[in-house]
Amino acid sequence: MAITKKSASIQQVEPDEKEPTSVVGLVLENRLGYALRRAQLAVFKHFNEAMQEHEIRPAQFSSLVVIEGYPGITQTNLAKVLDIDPPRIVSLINNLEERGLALRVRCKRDKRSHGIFLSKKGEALTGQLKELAEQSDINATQSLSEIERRQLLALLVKIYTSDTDEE
Amino acid sequence: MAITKKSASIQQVEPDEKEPTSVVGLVLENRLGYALRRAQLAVFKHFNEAMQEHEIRPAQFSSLVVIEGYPGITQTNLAKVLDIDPPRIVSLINNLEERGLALRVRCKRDKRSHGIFLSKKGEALTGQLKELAEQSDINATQSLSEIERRQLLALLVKIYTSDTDEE
DNA sequence: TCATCTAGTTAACAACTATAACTATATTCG
DNA sequence: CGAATATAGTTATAGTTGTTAACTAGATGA
Repeated sequence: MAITKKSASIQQVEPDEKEPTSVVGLVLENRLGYALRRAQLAVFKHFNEAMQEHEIRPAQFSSLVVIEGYPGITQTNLAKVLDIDPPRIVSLINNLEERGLALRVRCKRDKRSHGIFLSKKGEALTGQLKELAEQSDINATQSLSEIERRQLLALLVKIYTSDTDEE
Repeated sequence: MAITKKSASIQQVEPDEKEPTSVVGLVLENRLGYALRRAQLAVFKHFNEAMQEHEIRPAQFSSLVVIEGYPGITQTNLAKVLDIDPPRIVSLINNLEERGLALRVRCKRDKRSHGIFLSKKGEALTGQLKELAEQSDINATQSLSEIERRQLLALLVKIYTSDTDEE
């Protein structure tokens, strides 16, 4: 431990009486990064609860949706789209494949790469999950009107698309 | 491995020619949770770059700001405010204390609890960091107008305050 | 004074992310 | 052709983070 106390002007003090138990009204409320983080955690909590019975994690859901939209996409491109590292894709797809939701198909033109496809089961599940996710988003943002929700989405997309484009 | 291929209707296929390399225009763009996550990561990347030379992590910054606003706050209350688990607070405060930025003061009324205070050095640094964070938020959201930035902040705060209140 | 509760701590562990290095194929170009 | 270089996917590894369980010291209350 070895705490140097010379920088302290106080030694035995009562904790402040007016201690906060919530972050409302705090200086942190003006920090965009902090607000983003807290909102993201709140929304993800709802999402995870909704997905729990299907044992689907956020990254798995995103993968399923992208594969559905781009059947035959390669792992490399999936990694680029989702902005995650190739090694993570491997275990992700392994998991989906083991559960019979997706499958790798070796590309005959470039035998290094695999096209990824959803199985019938994967397609069916993805359809279901998208509805669950939709509802989860709404549940997590009860305090927002439909218009506000759309505004928010537009603002967020603006941020991360312009940012990833830059570098 | 042991992949069951019976659910696949295709065996040797070319990956789709029109493969995406960005997420723009994708189905995922309508997922609020996904957009939140991506935006949060983008903003945090800027934040971490800005804080790098001071070796301050997001949770450390938040702690400093809260302690500044509530000098003498107990660790338990700090944990509640930041919505993180008590064990994380310990190492967090340990670190700040070792670096001479904050200090624990045993409360004489309840000798189990500690009030946490910033040192002079901690106060000075926190002031500096707040400016850096402010600028970092702006840099990370170049594509937003000042009005949009404020809108966004308000919407985010709405989400996470109503959510944490519920439970 | 005994049982129960709380603040803080420690330690073990699970999850996620990033990095490095390896393999097999492809491509380039002398 | 064939040597050098590059790419897709994989494996292993390790850093970082968040979670849980259990412990200690002190407080509270019958």
